[in-house]
Amino acid sequence: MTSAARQFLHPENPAARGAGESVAATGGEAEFSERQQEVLDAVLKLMVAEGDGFSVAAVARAASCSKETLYKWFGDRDGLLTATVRWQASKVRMPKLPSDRLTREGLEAALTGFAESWLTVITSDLSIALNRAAVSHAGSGRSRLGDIVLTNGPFAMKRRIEPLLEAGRAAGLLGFSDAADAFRDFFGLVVADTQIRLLLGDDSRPDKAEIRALSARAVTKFLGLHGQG
Amino acid sequence: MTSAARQFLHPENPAARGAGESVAATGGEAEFSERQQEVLDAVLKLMVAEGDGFSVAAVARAASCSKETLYKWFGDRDGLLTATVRWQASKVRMPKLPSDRLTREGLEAALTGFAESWLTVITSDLSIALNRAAVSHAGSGRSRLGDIVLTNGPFAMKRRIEPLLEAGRAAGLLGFSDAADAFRDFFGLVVADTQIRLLLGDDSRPDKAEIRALSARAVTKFLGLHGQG
DNA sequence: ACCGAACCGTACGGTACGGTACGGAACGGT
DNA sequence: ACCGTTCCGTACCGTACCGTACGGTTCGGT
Repeated sequence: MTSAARQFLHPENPAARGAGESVAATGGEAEFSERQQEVLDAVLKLMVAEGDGFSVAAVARAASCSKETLYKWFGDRDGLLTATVRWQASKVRMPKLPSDRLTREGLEAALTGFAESWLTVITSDLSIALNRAAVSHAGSGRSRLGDIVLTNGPFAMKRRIEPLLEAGRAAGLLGFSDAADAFRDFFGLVVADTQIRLLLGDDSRPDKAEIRALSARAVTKFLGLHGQG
Repeated sequence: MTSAARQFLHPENPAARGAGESVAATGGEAEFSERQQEVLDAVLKLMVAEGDGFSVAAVARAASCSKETLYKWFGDRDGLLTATVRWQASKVRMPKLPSDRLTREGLEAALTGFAESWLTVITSDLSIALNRAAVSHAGSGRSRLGDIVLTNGPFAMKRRIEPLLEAGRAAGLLGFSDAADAFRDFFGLVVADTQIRLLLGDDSRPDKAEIRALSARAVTKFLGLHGQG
């Protein structure tokens, strides 16, 4: 039936990790072959559609490949999920920091950019599905999905934001004493209850305009708390 | 073997809902018989221990009852989970509002009480397990667990807090324009990334002292944003 | 003392899924 | 033209679990 789109041009790719060691290698590019990325894309679509309750057979069907190949490439079902999450995480990019001298307007714009980017990510169907799967797996302790999402989610955001906050403090624009505390406030003001509500099934997804408004308000309040001058 | 603790004093109890209609009846007390509550307690323990991946047979084993009884009482596995979550939600109580004239200190104390109570709840093993299950089920759309947790979680908190915020505004202590917006700030400053981190498996659970400190800081910042006078 | 109801323990059927094995087809290399 | 490799499609097996059925036991009621 669906024998239209097949390709046979993939050199052997040792992508199947032993499910241990160096889980969060975010820097590794070209980690999966073209065909493997097609498979992972199919997994992502399935996760969005039915949230990690899909069978390996469904993946094989959706990706037009055989189960045996899936097991050969990814080891087992967890390996497939882990690879999917790692690959997706590697695609998320944060906005650039302003490298020149920080002005109040530049800082505000950078923070707003971060806020909008972050809200856009966490309110996407894809992120919701991945976070749900990660939360679920973190409960059953059956894989390290939670660690991966944690590393590439909140922790990555923190690592990206804190240099900006420090730069703002160095430029005399911010007056916090503890960067971790300031980050906590920023996260809270930006995300608030949006993420947990969406994860719990609330269907009030903010659109682009609302995200812009929420981000602007959050940054204004953050600067009200920690701004100087 | 374990024939020690058995009781036979439960009048027939029509607790098995048809999985529809009026899911979030938070006010209904005496909804489950004594023995049924023992069963639900066993379910809670299992959820904390292995997070919703347990079998009905495991529940029967843990509660020293038969699977047939479980199905008779709760309909199916989802009914059992739903009953468990509803019952647990009915046990959560929020601190009382100060009913007399609001002072700045009284408002601050009440907000801090809410914050501490909320942080204590959401960082408990039980709440983490329930939220994980609810998030997981919200993804697969296989039950209304998400709705129940949403109703008895963030939404309940909002309903309880907003009158306090309004009272604070009426007393000239708060100056927000939109109560929903003020609640969002309060939630964000109090919870921040704590809940999502715990749900994802981060093991940095704040103890009582840290919760007190976090709450005090959050309320101070909230009053810094929205306080007047 | 007898009956019926509720319940426990266990065993059973059906099913869904994870993981494996096998045959065959489409390539690249020589 | 032949071979080895890679992969697809499918059939297969073992297991786990949901939901149900059955026999035996402990009650309250009369």
